[in-house]
Amino acid sequence: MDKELEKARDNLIQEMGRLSSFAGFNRAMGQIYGLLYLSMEPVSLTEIAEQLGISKGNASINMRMMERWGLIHPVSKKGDRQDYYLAETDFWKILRDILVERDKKEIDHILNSISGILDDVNDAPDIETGSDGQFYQDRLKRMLDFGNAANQMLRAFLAMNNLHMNSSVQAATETEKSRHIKIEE
Amino acid sequence: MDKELEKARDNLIQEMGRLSSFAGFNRAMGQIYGLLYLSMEPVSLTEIAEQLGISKGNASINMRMMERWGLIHPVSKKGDRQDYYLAETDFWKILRDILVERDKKEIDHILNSISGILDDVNDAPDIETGSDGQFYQDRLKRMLDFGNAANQMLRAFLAMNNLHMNSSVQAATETEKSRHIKIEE
DNA sequence: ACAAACGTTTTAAATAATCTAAACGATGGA
DNA sequence: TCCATCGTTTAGATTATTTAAAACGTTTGT
Repeated sequence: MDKELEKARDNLIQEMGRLSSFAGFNRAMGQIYGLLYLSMEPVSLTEIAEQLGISKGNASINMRMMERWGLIHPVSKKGDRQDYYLAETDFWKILRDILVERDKKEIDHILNSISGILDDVNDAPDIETGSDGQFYQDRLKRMLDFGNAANQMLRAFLAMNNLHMNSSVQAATETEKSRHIKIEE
Repeated sequence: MDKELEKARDNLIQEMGRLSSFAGFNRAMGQIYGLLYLSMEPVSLTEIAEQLGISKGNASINMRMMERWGLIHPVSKKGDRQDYYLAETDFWKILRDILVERDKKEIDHILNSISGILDDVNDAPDIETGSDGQFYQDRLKRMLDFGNAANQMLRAFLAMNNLHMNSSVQAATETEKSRHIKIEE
């Protein structure tokens, strides 16, 4: 491989590791993604571990995590027992999936909780103007309003994003449900 | 205090702690915020530590962190040496400040890095159609394009948000630069 | 059936994060 | 000046996280 390109790839690996770390994830995760992102061919777990200087166990755990986050896709080659991996390169899809799958549950939970707490306060017997109870009502309502507004913005973003999704991408999304993409060598 | 309200506050404290933890922060941070959010009067560090059952040292560290994140504001009462704290209740402001102060630097850094790597590849001597170099160019350009688009969306959000900011809020924002809000008791 | 080549899980050690309690320094009142 | 009362910092213990290496079970080829 070209010296310049190799250098470029190493740089990206480092930067992705940095970004991953900053975002609160494992540094190795970002590095693996960077490596796969600049690979034309699927890369095996063993190769990944070797190239990044991490153990196979470590690599394995991170691969499963990234797979769950939709950042990578396992690929099986016919006549080869090794698992190979490709990077998901549609960042909008990644973002969309994370927002939907990871954050939606927590958002719904917190909104429901706050709503429930507000209901409890509303049901309290002695709410008078200027009372503590009214203060609680006001504060909780403001929090809930913000949460609902932010949630709606997210949903609007997701809807917008779905429109941009063309059918071929949707087809690919369906295909992934079989977990392994089969390719001919 | 009312039994119902006390229960409501405890619930919010727990939920905020949960949310904080989910978002990758310290659980105590969210709990402190929940406590302050449902307090009409500023609360002292000692009180906070007592009510949440954490040490003053722990509380102190979290207060400083939250202060830096713009989640709370220190308040000094005349004739009282204790530091008191109020919650920032403008969530849009909190969100805006975090996006601007915390994430902007990292976003700029990663965009610059990728741009630099792409430049390096472009400068490489042997870029031909179908080559590895062209693959690298394509992949890096896509990543950069996504980053720039996402960045622009963030800036658009911030601009939109600034319009919604009325002058009184802006005035309050300026006031905060003196670090301590002075109130008469 | 055996051996080799896989990915995954477990284990044990290192590292980092978190928390408390105590020490500390600063401030204001007696 | 001395004492009491603050918030902060430090030190030490505890807990979580991360990691590599080894054990494990499975699969494939011989």
